[in-house]
Amino acid sequence: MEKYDHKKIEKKWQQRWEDVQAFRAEENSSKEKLYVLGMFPYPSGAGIHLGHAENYAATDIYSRFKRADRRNAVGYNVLHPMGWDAFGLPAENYAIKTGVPPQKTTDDAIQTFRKQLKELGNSYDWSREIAANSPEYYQWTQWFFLFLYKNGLAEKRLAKVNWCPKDQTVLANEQTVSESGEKGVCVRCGTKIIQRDLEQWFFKITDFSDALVDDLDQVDWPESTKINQRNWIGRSEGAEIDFAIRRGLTSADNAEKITVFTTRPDTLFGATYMVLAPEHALVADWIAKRALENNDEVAAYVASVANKTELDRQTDEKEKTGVELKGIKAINPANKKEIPIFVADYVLGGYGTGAIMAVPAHDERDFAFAKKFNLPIRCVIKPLLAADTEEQLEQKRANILQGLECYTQNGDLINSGQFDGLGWIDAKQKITEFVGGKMTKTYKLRDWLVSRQRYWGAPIPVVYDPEGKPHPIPEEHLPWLLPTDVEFRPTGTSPLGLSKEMVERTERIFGKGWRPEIDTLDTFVCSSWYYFRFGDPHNSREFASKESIAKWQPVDLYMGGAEHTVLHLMYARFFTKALQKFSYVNFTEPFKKLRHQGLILAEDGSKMSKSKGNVVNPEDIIGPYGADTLRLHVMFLGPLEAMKPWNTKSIMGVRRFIERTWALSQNVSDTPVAAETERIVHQTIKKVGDDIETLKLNTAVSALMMLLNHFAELPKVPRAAFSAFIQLLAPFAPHVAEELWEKLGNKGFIHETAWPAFDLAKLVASVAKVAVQVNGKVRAVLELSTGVGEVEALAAARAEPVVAKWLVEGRETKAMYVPGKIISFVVDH
RNA sequence: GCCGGAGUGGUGGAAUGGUAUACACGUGCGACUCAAAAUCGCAUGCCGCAAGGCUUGAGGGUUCAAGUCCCUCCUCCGGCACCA
Repeated sequence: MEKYDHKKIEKKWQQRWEDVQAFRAEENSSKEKLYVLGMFPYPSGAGIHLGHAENYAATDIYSRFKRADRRNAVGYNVLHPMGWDAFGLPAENYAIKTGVPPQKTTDDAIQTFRKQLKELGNSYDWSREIAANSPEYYQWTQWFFLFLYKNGLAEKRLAKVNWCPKDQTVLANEQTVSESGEKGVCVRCGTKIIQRDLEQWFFKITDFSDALVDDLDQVDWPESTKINQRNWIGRSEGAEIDFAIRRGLTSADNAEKITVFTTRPDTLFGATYMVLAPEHALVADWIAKRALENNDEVAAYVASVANKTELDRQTDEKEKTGVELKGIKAINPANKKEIPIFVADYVLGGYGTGAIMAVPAHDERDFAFAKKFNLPIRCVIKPLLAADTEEQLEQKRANILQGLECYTQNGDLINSGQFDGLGWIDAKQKITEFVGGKMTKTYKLRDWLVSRQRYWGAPIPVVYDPEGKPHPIPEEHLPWLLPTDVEFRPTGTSPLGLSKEMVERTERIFGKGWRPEIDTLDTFVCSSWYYFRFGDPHNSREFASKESIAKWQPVDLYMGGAEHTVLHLMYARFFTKALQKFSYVNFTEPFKKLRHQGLILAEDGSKMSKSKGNVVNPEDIIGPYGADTLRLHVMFLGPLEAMKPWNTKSIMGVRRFIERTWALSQNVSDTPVAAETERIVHQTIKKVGDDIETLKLNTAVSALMMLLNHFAELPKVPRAAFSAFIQLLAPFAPHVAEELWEKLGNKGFIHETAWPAFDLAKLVASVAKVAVQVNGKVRAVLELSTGVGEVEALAAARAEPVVAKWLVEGRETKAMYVPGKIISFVVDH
């Protein structure tokens, strides 16, 4: 028999699979549907990296296993597609640098990706390939925009953007950090960036805040990912409370009030001042009416904050800044005391009501502000403390009561009038009622800004009439094509603004003086609905037919990296919920089961990066070792979800495993299967199946290795046992498995065979090794027949000299036998 | 600061509360070879000649039995971070 030649074998089977389109999902099938999806990649010029190989090998192993799995009696009709998240910045930046159009760069990259993924032997249904940059696809991305617009879920409003005054361009947040790590500057020219207000399109994801939190309970996702989603939405429950305003000595305007949001209404009696966000509408209003004693000072402060980017505001000095609004006071509704009002940038305009009641005794930020501005600090919660000594405890308590320390825990109320002594849970509600406030919820989640002043994206399907009023483009004009007569270099306007063709097209269709929207859609919009398209990729009338949705959705297993997925998953869930609300789909979560593959690090444990020159590419491995070896090795490195270092040396381990399999196939004969071999085969069938189901792919590989090690000890390898082994190996190393399957004389593809069944009765050996413990220490290992009862087992153990040595007559206090596992004696000395 | 996750041989890692260190890498010795590579065989947690003792980040607890469950602490990694 010839040597194992991975190049020849892999090429041969990849060609055969291609010839018969082996992995097409069945259109009419009595099998149970199963939709397995890896997050579609951005096709970068560098080709696939190990993270892709890991992600897609895992979904491929799972898909191949499920196609063979018959435990549900009817089998599985598996949909396992691949496509390209092909719009985005890198291709555009490359165009700016070199002048090569993004279309060209992207098409080339897609060619490379497709070729490389085929070389991995992944079993995709290539007839369903999609690319987000193709008009056939983005026409439906644009349709989604119109769908949301029609239903009041998309709207245009002013928003702040990062602006580079030198390059005259808008910058994404991640483009505001220089290569040396300096923040708040343009990544290209290093110029300090400023904030500019532009009219931008938003999707109203916040309409679904509650569902986005609550429905997480329905899905099988990693708990940490669910927590990240919940944190991002940031739902918190609290109270809205009105504070009356008093201006100067006149009472004419006392009707004015400010509503604050607080999660701690129980501390209302401790609210000694109030703070408004610089963006708060009343601040601008008062300045405009010159209602304050220090209008100019306040206006200057507000202006200084407005120039700051969000980044500045977060990372600047954590030193508190602010200005008192002189001539105006608020009334604490609990104790009717007059308190000062400040404007300060530590209060955010977009959260809660943009106004807070400051309780310096029980909030660290308010405490810091109060210290700086010398404001009263009034303790209203009795501190519950722990400290090493009684002295320290007393000192701490005294500090808190005197306002020298901040106490942020809960406790019973003090200094709160008739509420003194009340527990904090009761107090929240009672005080809120007392002042006529209402319990409410607020969220950190903001509406999704989808406008990008960029070229390489789906054009926003909107035109403006001569008065400048936006109109959605009627569906019959979709796809609203991305023009090609543009300039890639930044010119101070969105690139589409330079297209003559687009203006002509707009005027031709809509009339003289009409203008196109020149921004494009955030690429996250493309990826928010692509999983629907795979069910019906060539539909020219709908984004996906009702039948295809009923047939394939939702995704049964979704796999992708844990980084950068907070947003993608959130947006995809939002799209699905919007579709459900308007009866396009009848489910609420797009991905039933989600798993992440862990990052593969360089050998020294650092991150792989081009600049460090420590990147290992899948290509480098497939060449010398083959795709089968790469697939096995990536899975064998460690738990799928764990971050793990790459190891080029140990790759020889799995390569040897394949070579030994190859060699042992020559030793196969029609000898009967010995009981021990049969048992090990059945155990391995169960173990590998269970492990693939739960995606513990590393231990599945080691189970296969153990079975092979057993075969190597036999004089002849029984054909039936070896065949089963090859079938178990097939999802992991599909090429060599097909080749050996054929060499064993079988007709047809191994991937079309049914997964071997195991017999529960054959899993257990008739003789079990049982450890004998005396006082918790193993003193001997006995071979006991599995039918043996406790009395016999204990007698056998006592008869063993090494055990007897440790037993003391009359001192035994306990003796037990856990069948097939352990005998335990306790001896009292 | 807050929220997650993880600490097991020289290395990657394995272990439904039941023989810790499976599987693999590496290393050592041996076989084959003129020689080397490849391959095959044996050994390989630590201390000890042995009997035996010790060992899953540290310390305590529950249990006949703890890497696994509970408490306290340390370290590392990831995410969020002025969110009232």
